[in-house]
Amino acid sequence: MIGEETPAAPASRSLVAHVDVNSFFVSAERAFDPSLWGKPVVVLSNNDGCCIARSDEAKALGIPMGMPWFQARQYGRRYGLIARSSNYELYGDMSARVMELLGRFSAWKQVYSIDEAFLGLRCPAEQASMVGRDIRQTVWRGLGMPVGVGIAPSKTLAKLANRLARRSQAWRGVCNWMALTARQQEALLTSLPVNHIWGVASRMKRHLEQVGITTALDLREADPEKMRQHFSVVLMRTILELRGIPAIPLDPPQPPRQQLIFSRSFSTPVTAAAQMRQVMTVYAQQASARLAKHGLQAQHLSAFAQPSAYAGGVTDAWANADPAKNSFGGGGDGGSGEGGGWKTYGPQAPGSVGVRVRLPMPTADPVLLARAAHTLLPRMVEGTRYVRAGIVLTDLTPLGGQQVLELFVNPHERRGIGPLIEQVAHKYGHGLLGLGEAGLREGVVWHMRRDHLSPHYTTNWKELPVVKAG
DNA sequence: GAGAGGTAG
DNA sequence: GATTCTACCTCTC
Repeated sequence: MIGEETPAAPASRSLVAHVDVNSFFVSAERAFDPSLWGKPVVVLSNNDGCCIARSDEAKALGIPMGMPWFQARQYGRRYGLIARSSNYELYGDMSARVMELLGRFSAWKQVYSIDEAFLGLRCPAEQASMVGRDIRQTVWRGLGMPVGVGIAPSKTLAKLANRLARRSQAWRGVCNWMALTARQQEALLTSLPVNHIWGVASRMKRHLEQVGITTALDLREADPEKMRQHFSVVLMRTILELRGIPAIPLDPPQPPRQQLIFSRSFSTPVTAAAQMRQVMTVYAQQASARLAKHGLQAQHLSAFAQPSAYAGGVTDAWANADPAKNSFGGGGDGGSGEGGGWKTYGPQAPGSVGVRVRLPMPTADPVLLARAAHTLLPRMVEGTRYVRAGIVLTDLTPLGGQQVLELFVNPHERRGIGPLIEQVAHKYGHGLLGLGEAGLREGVVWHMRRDHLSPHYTTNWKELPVVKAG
């Protein structure tokens, strides 16, 4: 099937591989429960509300994305449909593992979503298919999850190729756009409705119909400049991308975030330590949530409080102040004795107080972070009216980057309290559930319904799967 | 700089 | 009885 004609474009340009895990959530569940293979499986949203991921078998039963579980469950009885509550600890961890493996194939990696990444490839177009197969095999052998790979000169075409790879068995999971003849490419683009192109959805489809564009090929042949004027630069880029001209660059590999700041001004000044304690607890939870969202852990926590700024105008100098003009003294009293003080932050309004704490281990756990933040309280000056406070997390490292021995994993982390609070907040709004005095403000404790939860195979030693040999 | 419109996953 | 939800981009005002 592969080209008796010459390839459609020169072989020397750089290529993009788009890799994604098939039915990622389901595949993550299957990786640890092989009994799920070949069966219709769905993963449910928070609170077991509706289906957010479906295996091919479940799709074949006609279960649409987002179908409420109360409707889907009848398939359970009739067709053996299996449901799993979403287990984001597991998915996040599996995702990190996939991305780590993909990183071996290119330093030029853009993690696009929990289950997708773009990789820049610098190899001759003829070799790219082999690389694609290697990627697929590596992830399968390493993690037991199937991935599809699309390879092309642009992101849009790479996504398109990935789609082809998945749709048609003939590709066996890997489609190299450059291995197709120009004629084959045109045939494929003709059969592809324009709204199946990345970045073109139903609205744009309707607009394009009015100017006679219905297929991917129609769009590719449209005049880029005219389309930019009529529609948008986004659409113009898509046209260029369809022509194999990269117009949506790969994000350059980003240096990991150095710090995460959570700070707010108060509506009314805080003077009492008890109140500040509550503020710090809430801020620690917020900061923890943000850390978790970015898959990070912190090694150091700093906490500060500022009194009302009669030293007018200094209040917002916080983030971009000159580190050399540091007005804070030594390290925090709850810290490790590492000293250091406020090296990263600059001049403050007179009366500001701060601490820096080295955490016993890199963590995103709200309980540990709150405990560390509370070391600010003894620093407060009696009678001072504080109008602003915050938490700064530094020395951030990727979550799960290194193995942590069971001895050092604190019990809150094991129970996944951080993610739980986040999920509840997500569902019912922030402030309903919290730690200690940050919680119970409404007098109601909600707990998420997760009746079909799989074990935390990779993030909880107690739930490690057991392999029996022999 | 906020808000609308659009899109992706 | 119930029905994901957020991030991000561009364009406009």
